[in-house]
Amino acid sequence: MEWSIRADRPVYLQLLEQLEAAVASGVYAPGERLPGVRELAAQAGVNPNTMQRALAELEARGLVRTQRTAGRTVTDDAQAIAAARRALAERHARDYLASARALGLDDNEAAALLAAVIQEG
Amino acid sequence: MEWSIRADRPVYLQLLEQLEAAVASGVYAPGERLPGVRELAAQAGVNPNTMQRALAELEARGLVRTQRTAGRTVTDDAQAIAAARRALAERHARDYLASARALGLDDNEAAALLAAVIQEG
DNA sequence: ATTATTGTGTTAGGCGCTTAATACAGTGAT
DNA sequence: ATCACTGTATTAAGCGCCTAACACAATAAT
Repeated sequence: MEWSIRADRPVYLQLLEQLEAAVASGVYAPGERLPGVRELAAQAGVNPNTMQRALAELEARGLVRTQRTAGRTVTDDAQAIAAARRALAERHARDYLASARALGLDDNEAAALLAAVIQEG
Repeated sequence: MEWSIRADRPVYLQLLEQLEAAVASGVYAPGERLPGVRELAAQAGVNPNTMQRALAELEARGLVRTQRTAGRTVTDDAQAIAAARRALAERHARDYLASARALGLDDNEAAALLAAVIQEG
């Protein structure tokens, strides 16, 4: 998978979010084995400790399970993954709406702006 | 104005964003004087130094100007404010779209989800 | 003239994040 | 049995953010 790390936020949180999105969107299928900590860290260009921290958080959210010496696998619970995907998407939608309102846009304008952005690109 | 500070991101960036939104949305009108650094810091519950840093960044963006000992005022350039508002709103829309796509939603689903969230509340 | 308020600068200290460099125990494959 | 790989833990160092506690020059108000 592809990684994108910025300097304006804690790296481990960005890793966590991108891992969540990857699992939720099926980049790693239910039951599939994840690459190891060192491999993922190398991909993302971060320290293994930092990736480890993100993975531990991801596990706390129930999206992956760990077999001590046999690596991590995405949970088999497809329903849990679907629920997480819905929850994440909804949260992003709410965040966008809140941002638009903070700028003084009403809901129609927020929807219209999104439509315009979709049209363009 | 109201402030909302979380612990998972640099405070001065959150202050900057909320100040930007306040000016862009007209909470502080063009030409209007802003509260002082200490006053704003007290409102937001942060250290004056941190608020100072955010205000300096805000000034770098051209939204406010400083008269050394007479406080800060919002720029008179209503066009610049309107442009900033548009740019910020568009950026949030693009961010939402990117997040939705990362979760595997297509553009129609992203728009529909936003509509649904608007419906609810 | 004095006083209060303005933006600004400085120093110190604490805390969390990140990296680097190891180390260890358990497991699967050879 | 040996070896490579797994997740996990530890220690040290560096850096940025944030707070605290000041200080100073310039201006407006009294």
